Amino acid sequence: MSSNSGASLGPIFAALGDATRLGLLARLSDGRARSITTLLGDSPLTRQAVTKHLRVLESAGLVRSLRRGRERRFAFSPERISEARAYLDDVGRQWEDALARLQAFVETDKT
Amino acid sequence: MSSNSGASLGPIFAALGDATRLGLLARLSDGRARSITTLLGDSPLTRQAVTKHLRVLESAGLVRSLRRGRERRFAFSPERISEARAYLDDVGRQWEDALARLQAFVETDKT
DNA sequence: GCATCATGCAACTAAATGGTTGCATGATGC
DNA sequence: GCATCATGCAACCATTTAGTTGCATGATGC
Repeated sequence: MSSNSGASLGPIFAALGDATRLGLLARLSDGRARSITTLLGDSPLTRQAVTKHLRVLESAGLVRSLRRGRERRFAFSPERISEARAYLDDVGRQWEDALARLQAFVETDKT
Repeated sequence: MSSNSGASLGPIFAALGDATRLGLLARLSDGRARSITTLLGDSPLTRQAVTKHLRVLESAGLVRSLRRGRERRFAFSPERISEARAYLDDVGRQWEDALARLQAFVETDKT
């Protein structure tokens, strides 16, 4: 397997499982670090709500933050995304292998 | 973009965001269909709990089920997994592009 | 026909989640 | 120094989620 068998991935996927957070991640994936109020933008949410979402992303390791003067800037962090990607690749590959075996079986059987 | 910009992926990731469900998916990714009690196995959970998890997976489209006599057999369904994978690939690629641009900038600047 | 097996449905509980509001605090800029 | 801006913290609320228990029902096998 390219990754651990999925243990500990729960929190990562859970963090991705919210539209607001997916949106934040999408904006941050351009590599630029942004402050909370910047990320708030024109969203209908409160600053506190956005803050909470950012904390969820951060504790899932999808984002990193550091204080810069009076503001805290959040930046995308790619490692965990790769883990999630690796897991999905594994599952997909397992599936394709199973399909291939089934295919082979059918072919053989068709003699 | 290879996929829609992430809208509607929330439910998929949310379904993946639970260790029990990840385990069920992993077992089902070998392509074989299994009944609820089979999937229950020696898990410490109740049959009803597992049933609920399976329903979550099903309504996220990650799994399909059909009644076979007195039992309902659940089977892996790969399409949605691919969507999720495509999204993560997009995010990853965006990040790498950003890195590349930054790299280019630094190189240029170093004249 | 009858015991049994696999499932479905409903009601209920405890905890987590997503959101709000109000107030406190530390930097910034003039 | 002082107004202001960006954030943090805490309490609170409503909804969802993960899980349970108990009972009902439809197939299966002999």
